[in-house]
Amino acid sequence: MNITEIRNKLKGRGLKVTPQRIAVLEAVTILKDHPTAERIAEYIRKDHPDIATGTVYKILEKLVDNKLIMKVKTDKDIMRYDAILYNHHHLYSAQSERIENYFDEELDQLLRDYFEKKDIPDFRIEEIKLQIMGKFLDKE
Amino acid sequence: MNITEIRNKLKGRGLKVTPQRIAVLEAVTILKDHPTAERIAEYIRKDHPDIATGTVYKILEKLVDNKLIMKVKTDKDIMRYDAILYNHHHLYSAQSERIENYFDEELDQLLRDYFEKKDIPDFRIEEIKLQIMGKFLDKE
DNA sequence: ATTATTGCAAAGACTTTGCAACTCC
DNA sequence: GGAGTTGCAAAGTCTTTGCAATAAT
Repeated sequence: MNITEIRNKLKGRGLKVTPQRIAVLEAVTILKDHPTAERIAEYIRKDHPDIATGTVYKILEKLVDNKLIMKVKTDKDIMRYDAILYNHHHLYSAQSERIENYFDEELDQLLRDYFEKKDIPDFRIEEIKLQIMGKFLDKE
Repeated sequence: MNITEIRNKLKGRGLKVTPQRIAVLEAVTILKDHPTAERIAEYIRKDHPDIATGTVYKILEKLVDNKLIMKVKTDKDIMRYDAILYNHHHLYSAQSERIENYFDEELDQLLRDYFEKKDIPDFRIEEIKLQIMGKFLDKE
């Protein structure tokens, strides 16, 4: 995702395009490891040493409100962010803070079929996400 | 779950049995709505007005470490707890803080079957939880 | 008697807020 | 020019920590 694309995403939501917003959205996009606000601020400071921490938080919240990024649930109390918006699941390491995306169209279809037949009483499903806990077998 | 059961759970883990620990474990068990630490402390103070907030946090952490309760992941940064330990899923309200348990053996079987055939590269699954986001249609 | 746990208060981590100065459209 | 955004610092919220006093085994 290049700068022009980022500008357009912001504009498309009626948000003013500022260097800080570009930097934050770019950072969340580039840092694919579901970064914390702290990590995002640190990354941005390479190019924008003066960005305030409060600004990063404000921008992240605004981007979430405007559905340009998402929050990721974790067991810990530190919020993490994700720039991938189409439906996907997460692989969580049982032993570290690592979180990876998991895409599986076939699984999504299976779940849609399943819940078409099976009704949850008093509940209308909008979205289903899997949290898959386990062990990464590679370099982790 | 009565007091004796609670005492036994604590003993079974080699934990000293104190009134505070009994109260915390009992509270998480009774409050089935995935309470926050704050809510748990408030509940306990009905009978133990002097319990310290720090103590509640320490005990919750110890219970989690000893797998007597679990943390529940949320989009918010406040931790919530659950005394139900066997595998289950969660229904999240898209508009409020409500979280309900969802049990579905058939679904669990479906997922087991699915992932027996379909391998996730470099990952060994230990547990799968669904986060089902949507709208509660009852009194909410 | 020994070791762990509690209460308290202070510190810590993460996040939000208020507001004047500044930018974007 | 006007509305929205930024930087800064202070405040807020949730959680953890250190330690002397206390309670459990």
